[in-house]
Amino acid sequence: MTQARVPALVQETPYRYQIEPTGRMRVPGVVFASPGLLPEVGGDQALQQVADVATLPGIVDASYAMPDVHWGYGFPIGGVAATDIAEGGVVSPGGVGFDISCGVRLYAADVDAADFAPRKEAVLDGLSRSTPRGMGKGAVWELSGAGQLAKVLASGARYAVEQGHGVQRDLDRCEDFGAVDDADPAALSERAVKRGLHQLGSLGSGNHFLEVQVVDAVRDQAAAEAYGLRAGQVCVMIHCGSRGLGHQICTDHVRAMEQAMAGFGITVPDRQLACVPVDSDPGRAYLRAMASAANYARANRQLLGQAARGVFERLTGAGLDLVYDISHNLAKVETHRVAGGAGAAGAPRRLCVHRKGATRALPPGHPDLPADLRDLPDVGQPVLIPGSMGTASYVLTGVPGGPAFASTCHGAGRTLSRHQAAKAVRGQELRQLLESRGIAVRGASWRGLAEEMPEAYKDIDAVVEAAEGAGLARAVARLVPVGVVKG
DNA sequence: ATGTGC
Repeated sequence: MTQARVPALVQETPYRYQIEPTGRMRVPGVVFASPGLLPEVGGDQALQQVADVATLPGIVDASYAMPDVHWGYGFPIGGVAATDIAEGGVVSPGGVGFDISCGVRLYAADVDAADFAPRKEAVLDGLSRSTPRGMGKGAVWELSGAGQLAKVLASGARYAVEQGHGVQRDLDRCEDFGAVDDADPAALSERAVKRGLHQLGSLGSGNHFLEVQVVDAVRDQAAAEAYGLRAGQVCVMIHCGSRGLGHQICTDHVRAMEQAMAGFGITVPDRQLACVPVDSDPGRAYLRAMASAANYARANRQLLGQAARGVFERLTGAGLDLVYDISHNLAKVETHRVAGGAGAAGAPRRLCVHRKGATRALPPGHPDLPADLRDLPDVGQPVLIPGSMGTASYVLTGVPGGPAFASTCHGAGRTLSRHQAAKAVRGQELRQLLESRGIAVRGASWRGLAEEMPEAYKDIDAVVEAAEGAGLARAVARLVPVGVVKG
C-alpha cells in the first residue's frame, strides 16, 4: 500500500457507516459497526482495505465490512465482496484468506453443566490427548497416500463418514452437506499435497481451539429448540481450518494471479488484491483448488469432532449431536438480486461472494438449509461465532433481507498484535487466571496461550450487538467456556 | 492463518 489515506466515514444509521466512492472505487464501502466499536474498528488500514476492495472489476452493491473487521492480507478480515460473473467479475485469493474454509463446528452434548462438572477435568485430559495441535505434524488420521487424500479433497466430510468417522446427522447439519462438488484434487501442487498428507484431524495454532462450553443464555427459544440447544447444556465447539494445505493453495494461486492479471488488463491498488475473472482458466483453477481445501477443512473438523465424541462417550456416556458446521473464509458462486448496477434492477445475478472472516447467514426458508430447518418460518441458518479464548461464543440465526449477501461477522476480531499480547502477559499467568474463573486450560505452548489473551480481542458481546443492530443476523444463544484445548 | 522470510 502507498501513502496512508484515511477514508471518510458517513454515518447512515446507528450501525451502518458509508465510505463514499472516490478515485477508482466502483461502489461505496459499507461498515457495519456500533458507535462504540467504530473508533477501534481496525484502524485506518482496515478501512483503506475496504475502499481498495471497492475498486475490483465486477464488484456489485458495496464493499462490506462486518463489526469485527480488522486488517488482513489484501482484503480486511471481516470483509464481504460480491462480483458479477457475467460482467467480468473477479475472484481473489486474498478475499478468502490463507486459511481456506477456516470455520466452526458446534456439537450439543446430551448432558447439562451440573452433571458434567465432576467429570470435567478428566474429559479435558481426554480431549487434550485426542486433539493433535500446535505447529507442524500430528493428526487423527494418517492418510495412506495421495490417492486417499484425493478422496478427502473430492468428498470432504462425506468421505470421513463413509469411512466410519461419523454419522449421517453430521452431514445433514454441515454446510454443503459435507462437501462441495467442484473440487479438482489432481490440479493441486505437489507441495500442497505433501502438506495435506499429515495434518488431517489437527487443530493448528493461533486462535484455533476446541472448547467445552455451556449454554449461558437462550435469546431465541424457537431457534434454539430447532438447533437442539437448551440453557445449561454442555456443548463442544471446534474452530480450525485447512492447515498447511489451504495455505499452500493460497500461496500458489496468488503467485499465479500476480502473473496472469496483466493479461486480463486488470490493475489493483494493492498487490495483495491479485485477482482474475471468475470466468477464466486461472479463475476456475483457483475455485477448484479452493473447493478442495474447503472439503479438507470439513473433513478435518469432522475427524476432530469424532475424536471428541469418543472421549465424551467413554467418560460421560453423553452423545454429541452436530448443531452445524460453517466456514467463515470462503468464496461461493451464489444467486442474489442486486438493486441497480449493470444488470436490470433487482434481477437475479450469478455472483462470486467472497467472505473473509465473515459467516454465511442464510435466511429462513432458504433451499440450502438443512432439511429439518427448511420449513420453519422464523429460523434461518445456524451461524457460529467463536469468541476469543476465555470469553463467550454465540449462536446466531440468519434473518430475511440481510444487507450483505446473507453474511455476518465471524468472531471478536483482534485489536492487539500477537507480539503486543505476548509482551503484555505470560502464558502461565493467563492459564492461572482462566483456571480461577473456572475454565480448565490445556494449551499447546505458553507463548501461544499468551498471544490469545482475551484483552487482545474486541468485546464479542458488542460485536454481536452490532451485527444484530445492523440487521445481519439475530442472536439465538450465548455460550461460555468451561474448558479449552488450545492450538 | 502458516514448515512464523524469499
